[in-house]
Amino acid sequence: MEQAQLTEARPYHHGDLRRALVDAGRRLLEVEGGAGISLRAVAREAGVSPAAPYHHFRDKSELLDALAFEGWDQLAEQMRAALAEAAPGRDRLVTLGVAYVRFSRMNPAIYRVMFNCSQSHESMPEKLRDEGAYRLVCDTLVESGIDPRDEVGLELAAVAIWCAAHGVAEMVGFKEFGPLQARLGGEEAFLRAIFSQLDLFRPRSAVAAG
Amino acid sequence: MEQAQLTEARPYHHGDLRRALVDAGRRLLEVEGGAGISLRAVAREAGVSPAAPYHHFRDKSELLDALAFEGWDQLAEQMRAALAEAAPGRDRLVTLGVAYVRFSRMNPAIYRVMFNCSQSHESMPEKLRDEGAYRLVCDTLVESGIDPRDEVGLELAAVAIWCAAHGVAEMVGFKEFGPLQARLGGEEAFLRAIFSQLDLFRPRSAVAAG
DNA sequence: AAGCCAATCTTGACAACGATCAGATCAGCC
DNA sequence: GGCTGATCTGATCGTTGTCAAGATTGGCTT
Repeated sequence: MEQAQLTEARPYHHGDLRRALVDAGRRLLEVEGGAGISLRAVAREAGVSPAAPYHHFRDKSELLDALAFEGWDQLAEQMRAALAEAAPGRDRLVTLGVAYVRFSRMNPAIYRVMFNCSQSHESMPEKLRDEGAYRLVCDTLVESGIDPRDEVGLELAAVAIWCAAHGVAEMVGFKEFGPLQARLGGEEAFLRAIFSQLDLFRPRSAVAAG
Repeated sequence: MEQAQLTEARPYHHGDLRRALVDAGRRLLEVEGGAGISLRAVAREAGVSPAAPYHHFRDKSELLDALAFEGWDQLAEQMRAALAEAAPGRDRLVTLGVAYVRFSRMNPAIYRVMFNCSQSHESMPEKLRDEGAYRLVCDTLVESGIDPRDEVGLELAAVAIWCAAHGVAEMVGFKEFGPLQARLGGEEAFLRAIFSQLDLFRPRSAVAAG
């Protein structure tokens, strides 16, 4: 009844409270969902007073940023893994998209925090561009035949793909899609089908229905 | 019949408070942005006590639902208009997508409310399917050559397009895209380019860079 | 016309939240 | 051994969503 979980008797000075807060936040996001996340709840979960976090984060939003940061890491890792065990064939981009969406489906609350964070900063997380998932997409694009020296073309392609994946990630949960999903043989099949449909915008007249 | 808003000797019974609350909410969303929306603020803006809304909405979320409802209407209307003045050519789907994104760009707070509402209900708004924007997309798809009797194909296509548009809508604001956008000649050109890139998922081996 | 009902709005309250501040506590360095 | 600065607590402020109890009134019944 004293405190929550991690450490022993709290010696007033927590060893690494920042770390503990982020972990607590992640735990709460997984268990309670995005609604039950408050600075006070995180502090409670970490076993400290409601004011303690302010010595490690200026804001509530800065705490969420820290959560998002780890989320982006985790996402990139999972996408990398998916790519690693995928056949070297041609639809590796789809594999990436599916991995992206799957992450968002398995960690919906964290994913939402990640994206809200990006939106409030009006920018993609920096790390992403350097060694994260964005880089992965670019590499796979080049692999697929895009000329790496065509900067505009490459960026355009990466951005388009990212947008599509994000859109799918946020809408796949709609229950209206249940029947269609079942008819296609599960979520992965559904996702692959969706991604494969995305050439419809091409102004190339008629399109073939799957 | 009498008017609604501010600075009157309110006759205790407000005439049509529900309507006034929704209008107040929309005003606040436009002016203050999504952050400054609270049940109390809406009540304040409408000139009533903080508890008054509870006679017209069970929840705060139900008030937001009402706002979202009108938003979907407005969106459908704008998409319809865009389609009406577009050339009967082949890229009408792109026109629809651009209109969608433009709406979200010009009413970001409302758009966010609309989508949060959908997400919390885990379903698209019903109205949408019947006479709203979704219907519009389906019609345009059929127009573009999809067999209307292939239900699965049609739904898949519509869903894919919607996902893509939503993704673009939520990411276009990133400031990293500024340079690219400028280089392409403004936001509309940027959007058209993005949408035209969305065939990249097609497992058709190499792709042509724009 | 009188009277009452139920819908409407207000008042007042509650718990929870983000945020701030003065002060208690403790680690590490002189 | 004592000082300094980082860390944590407790108390507090303003705000939020929500509810219960009371005031007010339009409209139906007689």
